[in-house]
Amino acid sequence: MYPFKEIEEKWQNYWQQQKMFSVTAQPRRKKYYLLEMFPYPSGKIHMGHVRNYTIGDVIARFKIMQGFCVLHPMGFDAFGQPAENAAIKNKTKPDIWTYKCIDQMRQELKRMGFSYDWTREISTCDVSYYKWNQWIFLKMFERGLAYRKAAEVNWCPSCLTTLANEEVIDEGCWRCGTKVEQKKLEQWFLKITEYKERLLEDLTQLKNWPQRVLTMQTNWIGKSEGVEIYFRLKDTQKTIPVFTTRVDTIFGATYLVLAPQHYLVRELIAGKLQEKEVLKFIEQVTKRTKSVRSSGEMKKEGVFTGSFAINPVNEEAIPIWVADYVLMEYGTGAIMAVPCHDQRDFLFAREYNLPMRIVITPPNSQLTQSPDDLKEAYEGDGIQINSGQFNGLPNQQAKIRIAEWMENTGIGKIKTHWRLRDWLISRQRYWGTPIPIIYCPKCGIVPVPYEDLPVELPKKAHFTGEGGSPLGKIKEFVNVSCPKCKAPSIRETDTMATFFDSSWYFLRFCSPHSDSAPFDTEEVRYWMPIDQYIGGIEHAILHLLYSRFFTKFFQDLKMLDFSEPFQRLLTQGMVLKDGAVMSKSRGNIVDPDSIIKKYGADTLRLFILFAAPPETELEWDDRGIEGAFKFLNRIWRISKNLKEGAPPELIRIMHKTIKKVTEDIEEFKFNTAIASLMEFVNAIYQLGADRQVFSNLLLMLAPFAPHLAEELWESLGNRESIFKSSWPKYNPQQITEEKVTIVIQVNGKVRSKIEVAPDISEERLKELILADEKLKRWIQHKPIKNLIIVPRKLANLVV
RNA sequence: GGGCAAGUGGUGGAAUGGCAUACACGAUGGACUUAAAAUCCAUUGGCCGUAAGGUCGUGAGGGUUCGACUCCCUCCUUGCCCACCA
Repeated sequence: MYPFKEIEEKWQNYWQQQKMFSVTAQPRRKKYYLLEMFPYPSGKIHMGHVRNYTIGDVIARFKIMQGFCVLHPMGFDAFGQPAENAAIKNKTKPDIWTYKCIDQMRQELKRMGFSYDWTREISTCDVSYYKWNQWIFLKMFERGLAYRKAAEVNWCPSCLTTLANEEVIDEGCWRCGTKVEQKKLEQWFLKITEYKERLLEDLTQLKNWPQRVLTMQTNWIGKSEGVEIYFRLKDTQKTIPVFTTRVDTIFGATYLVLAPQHYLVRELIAGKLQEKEVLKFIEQVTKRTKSVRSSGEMKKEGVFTGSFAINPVNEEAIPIWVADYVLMEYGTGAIMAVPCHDQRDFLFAREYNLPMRIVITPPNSQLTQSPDDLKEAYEGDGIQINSGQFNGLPNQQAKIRIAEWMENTGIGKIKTHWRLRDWLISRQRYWGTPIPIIYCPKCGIVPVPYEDLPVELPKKAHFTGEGGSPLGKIKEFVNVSCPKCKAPSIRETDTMATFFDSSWYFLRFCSPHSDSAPFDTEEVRYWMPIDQYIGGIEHAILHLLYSRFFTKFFQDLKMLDFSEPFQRLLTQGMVLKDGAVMSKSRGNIVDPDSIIKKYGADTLRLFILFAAPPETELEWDDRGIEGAFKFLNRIWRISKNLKEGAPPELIRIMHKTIKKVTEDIEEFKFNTAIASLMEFVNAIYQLGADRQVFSNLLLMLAPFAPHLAEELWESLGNRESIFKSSWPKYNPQQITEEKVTIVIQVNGKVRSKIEVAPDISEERLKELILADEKLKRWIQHKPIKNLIIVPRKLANLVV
């Protein structure tokens, strides 16, 4: 067993003392900015971190050996709820708890031997960092991109505090179990919707992002083109606007549905028979928390308002309902229901016995004319029926014609709707960046002047979990004089969502100590954009979208001259155990630290790369790790047993391996790169290696198992770190084959193989095939219909 | 409900139109050892066969092709993300 513990400590200290991975911009050299999503400092790293950061480390070390000037930084996304909750539980302070966790986590990362430039470490909870959050907020405020608006929060009436969605358990408060209510609060929003077109269009630039992330972002932004139709309220001049993407189904609209919060509802029911019932229904619905309302098997519920609307295309009076499946936040908060051609409307109509009408039939099979026979809504394309002057048209054509007709007659208007909402950043919490705003009774909302930044988090807060944000209870913090008129004023006590912090940290890494700006323009010009970003798929939407938004904002401020921060994106798969994601509640966690103690970091790194390709899920197997450990031990033993001169056969294998490993790493196929290293080691074992062959093995091993590679490199007499050497190159002449094996098939089945010169003529090959003894029994007496030859590979005889 | 992945030996996986199961784990047998561990060697998809060999086989069914794990269609299963988006 090789002494991994001593070796790993030795080289980790060496790298640190030599500042091996500290870099400065060197404009004449090619740069490579590699970034992995920084962790929340929970104190312990988990296998997901190990996988993410090992993948990054292999690429970083590989690029270093290829001669790139590599920026590979690490930091901590350190604000957030867990610190505050820990403070409540353990009677400590969020900052003390967080910094302790950071120290622990940094140690664990160092024990993995990652090649970070630790001189660039940042923590988002440092004043020197969050000061710039405030600066950015003020810039956004100046441009009208930060604004205040009322929004609902989860509210615990017992603790008198707001709760995050994940703190609401079964509709109750996680601390006291009291039923959670919805409460409206004035909060801060960022106008990300102003960037919606650019956020959508620029996705086409991201050629090296996984397709599924691009799709998810596209869906999230959710551009949909349709028509806003104006339904007149019966017996009045009032209109109800309704948005639809299926204007072709307008003749099948048999009722309208309003969201419970719709502004017209109360007016509609005033003095009607249904008033009481509707009000009761609305009360019921609004009490429900958002998480319940959107939780899946929700039954669609609704009530009739007693009012009717006029369908503008056929003057039909149709009933108006209120139902919980229509959302105030999307479209106009009202829909036209077409039960025959929308499954949700179909279910609702069946439930409440509402009328239905088929207006589109599938082109070939005649859809039954009676809606009673329908088992589900028909949402596909077809021919218009029951649609007045549009009968007989294919529905896609009708869509355009009806829309134009509506525009001309003023019945409706062609409109584009977006799913993307503005971004709510206010949190009624302590452990976050204070929003730099002051409320003056005379001047109103007043931004904190730039020269007064930072607004520091006061140290003396108390953490009880009750009575709202701890900041609000600190008089010295809250009571200030207005920066404009000096009148006694109140400070904003909300802090920013932590996604704000992580939306620009990658820029900060370029000049982490800059105290005159969030980042230094010259440094950013050299390092950005990020060449490779690596992280979990769970951040496919929000974090990446917000970072893209910030980048575009900085571009508008002329602080950046590009619009997309991440050129390439790699989303690594989850680490599973027994077929399920590792989690505390499942009790299937494998602690990386215990593996390091038993086998060392090199083994852990090697196994996690070998067990699966980076993008797929990885099933953890305690036995598999033994294999990686054995492999490293094998190399250790070989190093003690080198020979003079290596057989030419081994030299050829070496060149082939260099080619394969280089190509595989470039395509992030680490598992097969390691497999070919194993094959190479097996060949060395059999044939016996000399120093030159073994040196090349070490060079290729170095990104994967850097400690062992360094140690053995030194034992060969090298004075400098292996990472000062360049990546080995293969000699193309050494990998050309003298002979190639041609597989011969008869009717697609392998029947024989022959060895021939690579440049053999087709005619000569044909002669050889027809002369082949083994083939005789398969082609006897049968006429040869065809012979397909794939050069250097295969021949297929069709008989 | 929508979107996106994935489905291959006992297990993790390899092969992206051309020899299915590379590499590794596990298992079995053997060598070394007083013994064990470690190490080394051999075997290891199913079925038929003493063997040579044959035959079936990549979730299921169909299609394209000289040839399909790979491409197309339908379905099933699992995972992930999002979710009443009109």
